[in-house]
Amino acid sequence: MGHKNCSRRCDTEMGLHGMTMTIKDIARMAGVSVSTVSKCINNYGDIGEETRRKVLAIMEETGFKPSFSARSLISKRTHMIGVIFGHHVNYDFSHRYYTEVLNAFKQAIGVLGYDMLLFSNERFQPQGEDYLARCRHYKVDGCLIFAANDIADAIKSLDRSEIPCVGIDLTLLGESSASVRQDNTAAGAAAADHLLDCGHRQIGYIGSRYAEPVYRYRESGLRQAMERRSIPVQDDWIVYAGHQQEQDGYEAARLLLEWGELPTALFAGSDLLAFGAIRALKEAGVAVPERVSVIGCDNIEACRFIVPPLTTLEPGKQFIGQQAAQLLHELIERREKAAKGSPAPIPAPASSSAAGSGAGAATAQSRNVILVQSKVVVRGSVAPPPEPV
Amino acid sequence: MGHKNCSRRCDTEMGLHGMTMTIKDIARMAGVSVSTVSKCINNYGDIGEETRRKVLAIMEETGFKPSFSARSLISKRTHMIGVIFGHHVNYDFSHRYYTEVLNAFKQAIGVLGYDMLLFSNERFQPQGEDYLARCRHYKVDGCLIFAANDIADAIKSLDRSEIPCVGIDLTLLGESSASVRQDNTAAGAAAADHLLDCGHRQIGYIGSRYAEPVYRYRESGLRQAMERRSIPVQDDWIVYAGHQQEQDGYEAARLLLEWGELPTALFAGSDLLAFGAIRALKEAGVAVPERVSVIGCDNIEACRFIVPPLTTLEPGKQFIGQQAAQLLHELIERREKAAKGSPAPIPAPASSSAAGSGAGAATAQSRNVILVQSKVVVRGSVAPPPEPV
DNA sequence: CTGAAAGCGCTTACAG
DNA sequence: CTGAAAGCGCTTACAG
Repeated sequence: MGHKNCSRRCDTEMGLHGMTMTIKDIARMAGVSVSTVSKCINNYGDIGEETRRKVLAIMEETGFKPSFSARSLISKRTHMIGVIFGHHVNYDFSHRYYTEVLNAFKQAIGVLGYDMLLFSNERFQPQGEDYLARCRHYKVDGCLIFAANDIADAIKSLDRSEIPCVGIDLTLLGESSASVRQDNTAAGAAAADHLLDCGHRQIGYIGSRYAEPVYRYRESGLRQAMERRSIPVQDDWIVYAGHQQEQDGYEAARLLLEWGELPTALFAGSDLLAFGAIRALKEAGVAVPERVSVIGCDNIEACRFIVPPLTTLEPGKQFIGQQAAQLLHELIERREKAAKGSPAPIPAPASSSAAGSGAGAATAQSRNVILVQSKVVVRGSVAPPPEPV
Repeated sequence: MGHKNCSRRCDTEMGLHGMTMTIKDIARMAGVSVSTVSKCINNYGDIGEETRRKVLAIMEETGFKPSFSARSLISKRTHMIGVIFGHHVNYDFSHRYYTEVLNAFKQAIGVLGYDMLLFSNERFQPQGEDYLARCRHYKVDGCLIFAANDIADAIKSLDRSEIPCVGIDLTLLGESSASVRQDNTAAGAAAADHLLDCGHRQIGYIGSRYAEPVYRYRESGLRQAMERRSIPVQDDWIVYAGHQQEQDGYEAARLLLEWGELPTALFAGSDLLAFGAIRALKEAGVAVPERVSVIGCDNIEACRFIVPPLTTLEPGKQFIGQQAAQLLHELIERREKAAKGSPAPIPAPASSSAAGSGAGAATAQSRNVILVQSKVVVRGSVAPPPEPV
């Protein structure tokens, strides 16, 4: 009862404080002009110590925050980052990979002082997406773009614009764009090296015929690694699944099984494919990893729960998200400076920060692309080959 | 080459059009006043058909969109929904459950014409979160709040405010708040009923001692279902894991195994616990589902990949997200009308829309809470009990 | 049916 | 060091 009263009282107070307070109120309370308050908010140097302290104190007490709309209307900065999934507004972002990258990005970009705008509004230009228009409408400071199967025009114009953009697993070409991506070739090589280091010489690969070039790069990494050690690649052990689901991995492994002679180790282009392959092998009475070792790629959650737990490659999602945040921030700052400073300084490369140890060390790349390295996660699905080769 | 030139030309055009265009430009181009343009934009009725057509055409051509900041500065509406994960800005949102709910929400709220703002900025009031302040700063139309272990003050003041809020698996008490949640008791009952329908009479439960009340509700649902059929609950078959990871499920099942007599079926309070339990059972030579059936809860992705594939409960994530969007929209509209219409109409209950068949049918509940029902997903881990009871 | 004017809540030269 | 004034790009009574 008394409790209820209290909560009601609080409501009213909040109403008085939070709802209508403007810079004008603060000015009145502090006995100064609005200009002065504004300067305090924006850390202008030429304010008397006394005055500044008083104003700041009042802002603190009242919990005053300058209106976002008013502020960004004038300053042209919003400290908002537009987030785009694929080329379509409602492209699904429930893939764990994206989710984790986004999470790391959120954390890192938050520390840098930004909030994130997820475009979902379908009433904004119903006839065909145009992300550039959306970005300009909101005046986002920059944009994070996740890979889409086809990079539609929706993104092309944004990429070409003056708005800083960072693509994830997606190469952008604009002057103010950059990207962060998995080094799939290196991942393939790392998988192969792990297998080779375990003593395997007869290594197979399960890719996917499906649109994803990812699988081609991983295969090519595998080939390179084997070539480097002069181990021949047996092409009969390279099979392609129709799609990229567990069932496709199963069917691909069936092909291998029918073929007869099995390799001692199998690199599956993705964890899902690996799951299917393991199922097929076990069903056929082939022991994993005793007879055939299997290594996957992506490190999805389920790897830990299947039997045997899947050895796989962690693409460094954390690191990708962090790098993307860093890179985007740099692009934004660069643009900011260009706008204020000299008219048009020769655009310097955005970032060549490598660093980061272990899962996710980066390789600074040509122009504005950071390649992130995968790292082997050792679990139970890889063992030495059954007998000395 | 010619291509490059073209792209540069486009840039320039975009620059001319998109960058600086304002309502004033449109007015000039159409030969009318800015007021008139504004009225066209906002669908005012009293505009000549001729004029409207001309203005609209020009806006279409130029791709003009009124500035978000300017517009919301005055209209007090942003068509932005603030999204809050837990009580802490950087609470992790990579749990698949949340991710899927959020995805469904995104889709539904997008159709209703909103974009989403993910709060990540850590520089906004570094000393202690205050989501109400953030919401007011941005003037979001409403808020979506995901469950937090503790509903900190950060959210309390927002809940009490006039800003429409919808909580997911989280009860809010404010006048303009509502929530959508899994019916965990019903889920427990559904799991039990499925087992009972399969002929099981000896049913165990693995819960978690961990803070989550979720497990208590699920247990209580189980007990109710059994009581309804007058099947006695054997308390020795009810065990509690320390936490909620796979390993905890494993250890809980070990306890059961040591105890001696096994039930013929086991309901695990979560899929992860179920995975661990299955591992322990198989390790001990107990066949799943031949000797002991196992049913989980949550329907995470990995259920499909373990052996045997896990029969579990799908909490209706899609439906939860959709309902939340609908509910939030209604709350926003209601507030809008209240602001324009009569001073303070008696607040009507937000929504009592039940409907939706199968996974996720809703039960309209007391005041402003929608309870969403789970649905059994049949896979391979449940079979009839080994011998006639 | 149309437009001039005030104002939303801020920032930023510019005087003093 | 401080403040009056113009203006960011819109919307909304209010005249005509």
